[in-house]
Amino acid sequence: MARILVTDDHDLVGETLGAYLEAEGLGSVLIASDVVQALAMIGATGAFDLVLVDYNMPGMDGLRGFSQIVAANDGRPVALISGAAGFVPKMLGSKSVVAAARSMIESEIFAPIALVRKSVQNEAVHLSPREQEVLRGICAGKSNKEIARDHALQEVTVKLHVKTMSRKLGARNRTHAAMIARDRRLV
Amino acid sequence: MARILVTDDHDLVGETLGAYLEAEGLGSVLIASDVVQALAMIGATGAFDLVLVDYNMPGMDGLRGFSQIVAANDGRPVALISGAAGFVPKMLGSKSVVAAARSMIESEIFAPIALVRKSVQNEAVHLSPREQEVLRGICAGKSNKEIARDHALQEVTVKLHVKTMSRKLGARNRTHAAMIARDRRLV
DNA sequence: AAAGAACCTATCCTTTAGCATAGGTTCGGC
DNA sequence: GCCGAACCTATGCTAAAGGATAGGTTCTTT
Repeated sequence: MARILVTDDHDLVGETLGAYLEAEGLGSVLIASDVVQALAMIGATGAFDLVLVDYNMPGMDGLRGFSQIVAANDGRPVALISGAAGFVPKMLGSKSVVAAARSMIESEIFAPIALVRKSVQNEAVHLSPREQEVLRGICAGKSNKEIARDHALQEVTVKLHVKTMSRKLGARNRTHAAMIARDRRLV
Repeated sequence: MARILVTDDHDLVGETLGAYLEAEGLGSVLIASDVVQALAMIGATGAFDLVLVDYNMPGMDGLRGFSQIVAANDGRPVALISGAAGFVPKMLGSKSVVAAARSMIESEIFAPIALVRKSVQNEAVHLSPREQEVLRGICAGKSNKEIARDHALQEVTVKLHVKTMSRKLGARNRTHAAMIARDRRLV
């Protein structure tokens, strides 16, 4: 039974990912919420078979915190979990996280570098083609009028798509929608 | 003299990064613009001492293209270059890229996982504390009125900061500014 | 045939954003 | 003391965004 340490300051993400990995039978998962805590846990219980580290976490200080964890884990694999809000890119499904984790645990000579994206939460949210077009325009900083012109639509139509799309994303306005789209890599 | 392969579909980024690494005396740099070309170059000239791969590149297909390159490079280090638009986070300056590349080339047992961010272009753009506060509010999808309330300001004042800050970033409106900020990791 | 999804447009309205101009303060460096 | 940077506010305006309501088409699935 492999011992896995997940470090993430966002409780929901860490717990969901941890539960997911356990459900897949990879091993027992512990969760740390910052670099200091992670180092303490490694020191207390010895090296883990795999440590997943959130890049955007308190104490990381660029790659410094990561390096400390690598050093502390005594040669066993340490992987970065990158990706701000943690949503699934279409092609990189949840299974690849498990596959990557498994391969890193099993192989003594694990991949030299691996990027694992957070693959937690929703992933639902179906946007129609038009909504995606409009969303791309918004992300480019365009006005509704410009988006309408670009796609041969009326401005009111664009407004409609903006509204419905923002609703689907749970965004309170176009700027918020753009940020959510960027986080979830919907664009 | 180490042989380095940089793969990036964005010519400017690849060439700038390549020139930078050469200037730092790390070795001779070749540039590929997609996965197929990278594999061809590895096949033609043998494994490189270091391969830097852009995650957002044609042919990557998630981690598949990356894995192919790892396999082709015969055990020598392959690093992912991540980060969409490629700007320097404050603490993670250009030198860390060089340091990371150097350590990966020199050490036989290189770091199991490394994340190198594109560290090309501008990095200038000084935002005052207030402008940064406002920018954070915008990125959270807040209205000027809300931002004003949060910081005990008048709405007009917030508007002023939005305008000047957007000018500095070269953004055409708040949404654009938010996206630029996210890309450059200014928030 | 009916239902649903995705699409487009119109009218009317309120709120928000954005821009310009014009003033003011405070603080630190030269 | 002067200057510049960063800060704050006021007035006044136009443009844009956002929302509600009400209609319509096309196409596919059941």
